[in-house]
Amino acid sequence: MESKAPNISDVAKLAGVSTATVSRALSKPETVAESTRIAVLAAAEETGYRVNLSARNLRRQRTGAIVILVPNLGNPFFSEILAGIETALSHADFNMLVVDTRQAYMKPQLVSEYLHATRADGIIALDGSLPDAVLAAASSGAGAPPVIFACEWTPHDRFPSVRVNNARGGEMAISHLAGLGHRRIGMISGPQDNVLTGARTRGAMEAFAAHGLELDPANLFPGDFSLEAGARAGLSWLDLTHRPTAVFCQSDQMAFGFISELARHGVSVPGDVSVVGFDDINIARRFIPALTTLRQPRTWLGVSAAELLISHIQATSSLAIETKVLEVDLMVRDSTRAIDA
Amino acid sequence: MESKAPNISDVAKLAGVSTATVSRALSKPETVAESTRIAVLAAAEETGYRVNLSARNLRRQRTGAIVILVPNLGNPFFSEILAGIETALSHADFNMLVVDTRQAYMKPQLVSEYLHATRADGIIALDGSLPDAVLAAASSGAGAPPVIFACEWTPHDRFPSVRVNNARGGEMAISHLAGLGHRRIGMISGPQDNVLTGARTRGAMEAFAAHGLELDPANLFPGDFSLEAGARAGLSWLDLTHRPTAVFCQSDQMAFGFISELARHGVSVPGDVSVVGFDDINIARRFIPALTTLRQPRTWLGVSAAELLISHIQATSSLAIETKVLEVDLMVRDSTRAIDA
DNA sequence: TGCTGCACTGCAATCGATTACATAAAGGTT
DNA sequence: AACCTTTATGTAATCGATTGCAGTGCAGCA
Repeated sequence: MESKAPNISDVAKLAGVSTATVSRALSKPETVAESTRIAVLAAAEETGYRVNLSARNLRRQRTGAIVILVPNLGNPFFSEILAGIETALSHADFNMLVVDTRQAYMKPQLVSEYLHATRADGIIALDGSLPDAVLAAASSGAGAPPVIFACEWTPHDRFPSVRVNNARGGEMAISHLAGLGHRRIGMISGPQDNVLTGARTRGAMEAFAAHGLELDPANLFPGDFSLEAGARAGLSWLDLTHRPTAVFCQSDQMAFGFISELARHGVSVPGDVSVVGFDDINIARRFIPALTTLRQPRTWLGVSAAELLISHIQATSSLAIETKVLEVDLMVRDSTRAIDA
Repeated sequence: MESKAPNISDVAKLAGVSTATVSRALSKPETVAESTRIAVLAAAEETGYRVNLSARNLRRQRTGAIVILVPNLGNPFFSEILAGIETALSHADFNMLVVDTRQAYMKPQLVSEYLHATRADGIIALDGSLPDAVLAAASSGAGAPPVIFACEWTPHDRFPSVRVNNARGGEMAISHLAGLGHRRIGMISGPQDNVLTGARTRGAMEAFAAHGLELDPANLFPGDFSLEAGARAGLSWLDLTHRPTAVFCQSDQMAFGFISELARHGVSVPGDVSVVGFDDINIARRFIPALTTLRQPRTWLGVSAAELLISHIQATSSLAIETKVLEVDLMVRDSTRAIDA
């Protein structure tokens, strides 16, 4: 009963051919005679043969796997991106190996372990703040698999990446609010040194300037993209004497936290303050009020990153460091309102 | 520059020992003399040697990877479970290979491909509705890696599983509402043949009976756990002449869809109708109103499933089919209210 | 001196599939 | 009939690490 798994020579024996022929019949069917092909397939079927991937990968000098470095797997923002990546990878016959870098920070050499070619044929990093040592290892040519950044990226653009136009998003958020007549506009930012925070803030600042407005430092609330940060910002907002009439939250989660905290204190959105988010996560259009926000094409980000990576893997010579920028869409819903209304 | 990756014999040569010694120095350091160990480690360091996993796995007859079958990666409900799984797996030096079964349904033989030992040392299925053919393959002893179900499970409990006490959850939801004085209680169910739907409904029914109540078929709204299903149920609710004063939604997403749709029509929760959800996803406590719901310990579900799987993998003989049931917690928040209030 | 035992280390087989190269058979050409 | 192609298949090397078995050398002991 517990006979061991059949291998290629079991099939060869049963079909009365050599292992070479079996291998060819299965992976390049057009190179063997029709009659042998049929015999081999029948034998494979009968024995229940499955190719051993370790052996194949060893011989072919590849792994068939792509590692995805995710800063925090528990964050639902990433799930749709992962879904996009998975779609594209599975079409190209790659497996998706997911690693939470927050975990791995415990043992940082573990992350750099993944950057070596024996584990993966390529890497997609969703985490822009990987330690320098790790990145250095990744760019040190010899035997290191290609790395693509998605959503986030590294300073100096040392790697190819796929991202949305974050600056433009920041700009659109502020312009939308300014267009509704808001003059005192606040902002909840992302984590301090994060590249997304930088880009969104830069865009927002340009829009402030373009509309002849200024961002009062008192109205800039530090955040980290989380629900809790949004709630904290809500409390800060309540404490202000000159409260902004509108707030741009650099993530939807923070917008929810912010609105929810205000609601607990009897402040209504958009009645008392307008709110714009960023991301357009699934629930945004069902939140109460439905959230005005900047939509990131998350599935598409994932698909693009995976396709870009695959093209790098299949390229014979090393490709240029390309940056692919997708546009964001302003989804106007119910959380923003003209100041006079 | 583009020299190929160093292998074990490069290290052996540099250290002046055999490949066997290098292998031992790296994986069983206590079996080699201290001086050799130091020499080998130095040589490994100098060459930048990394063990080739395909080769190691081929020789050791394992893959070092666990496949996770997820019904819909895009659904954020799973992200926290995945995070839990990842934690436990990485501690045990396993990689997590994530597969979306919705994708793979396009080519169902592809799913069964994963159930063979050459790809993974074990499998965690979050999808209870895998095709029978696939499951048959998985249970057919020879060479098939162990399978654990998490959250969902299969009819007849053919596999070990980790889940929450769904029936008890359904019971608690209805009892909570009945305890608040509600007599006409509705329910939005999950997908028709889903095991979770079955268990939650059964528990709910028992609670109905225990409180001397009945579930009017008109108040049973079919759903599928999604936001949209909840919204559709909202529209159905609005159409009723005898509207239930409380509704138990078998997922938080449906609760959000339901509440949101009602809000658009000027109906307030909990003012006009009380709502209980199921899952306690992150945003539940920040929704407006904060959602009363049954908390599933999602991280813990993931961790437990991974640990159970690992114990099966490491077991020399096959273990019993164990079912681990975790308890749910009723989180009372603002979406439910006593009928008289 | 000779023997036993222990601690290390090396040799070489092994895991299973792929593929360069060799060979064989069949068909085509002049 | 001699020779060249083409097509199909087999032989055997190869990918890189692991590990059973067989030394080798040295210490301890009689």
